[in-house]
Amino acid sequence: MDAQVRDYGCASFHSEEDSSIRKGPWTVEEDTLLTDYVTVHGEGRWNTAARYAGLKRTGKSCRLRWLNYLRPNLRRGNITLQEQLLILELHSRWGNRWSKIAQSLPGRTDNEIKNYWRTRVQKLAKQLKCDVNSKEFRDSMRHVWMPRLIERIRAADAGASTAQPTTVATAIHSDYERYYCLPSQASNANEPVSELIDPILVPEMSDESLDTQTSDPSDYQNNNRAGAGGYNSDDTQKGSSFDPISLGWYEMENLWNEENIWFLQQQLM
DNA sequence: AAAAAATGCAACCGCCGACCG
DNA sequence: ACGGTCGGCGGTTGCATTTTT
Repeated sequence: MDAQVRDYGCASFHSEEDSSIRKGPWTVEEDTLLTDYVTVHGEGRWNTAARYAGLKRTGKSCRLRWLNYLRPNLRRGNITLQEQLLILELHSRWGNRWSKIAQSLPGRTDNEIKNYWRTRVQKLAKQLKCDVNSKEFRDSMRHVWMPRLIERIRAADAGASTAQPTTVATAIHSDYERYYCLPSQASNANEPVSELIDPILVPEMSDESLDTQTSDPSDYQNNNRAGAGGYNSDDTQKGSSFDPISLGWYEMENLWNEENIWFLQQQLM
């Protein structure tokens, strides 16, 4: 941060005017004031922005509003399959470092990704009655959820375009086939790899409960409402219904090379 | 149709490290 | 060296909306 940023000339501004600091939802007028100010003066200097834009907000509040809602090129709407895949993979690498993960998802904010994780992923862990940080859950993500996402991306590609089939999904899937020694005709979307996984799927981990890629918000809601079922904590402890190690699936690690992640990112651009 | 429950997301909070005088 | 302030980050909360009962 440069010296200019810190040249406020009124260090006690907040403490003197705390009583008039606004909180809660932003109004259209406030949004306009902040947008106009940032358009002219650029990002940063948030306390100065709050003052000179005539906003009775803290600098932190202004920064958050700008970064999470007002700034241009923000991506709105449902998290796509590719984005879900990236989030799952990057979270497995970096944990709850949301801002770092967000850097790999153009137009998405750390807040959005964090909310996605909490509402979808943690809820699934809860349904499965296992800790979101447990080995069981992480394995199920890596070896069940993520391959199914890849499969769905690939299926969507196949349906969307026959002219340019070589996308990240197929690229990743070719690795998948190689490592799992799957039939080469797996490029046929009518023969989903997920069938090979289904026997170890717990009932509530169906596509319907995992997938968020629907255009209809009501579908999105409904997809969230798969009931809790057979994958109870006893099963988890016994390891009888899910054991990727014994199934020899640990080669999966090789699937997540930098190239495939780069492909995913490019597709999101 | 109405009440209750669940959901999703915007916004706030508290902590931390960087920077400055 | 030290205290004050800021921006950035992850965690949490509040509430409007949606869905279920």
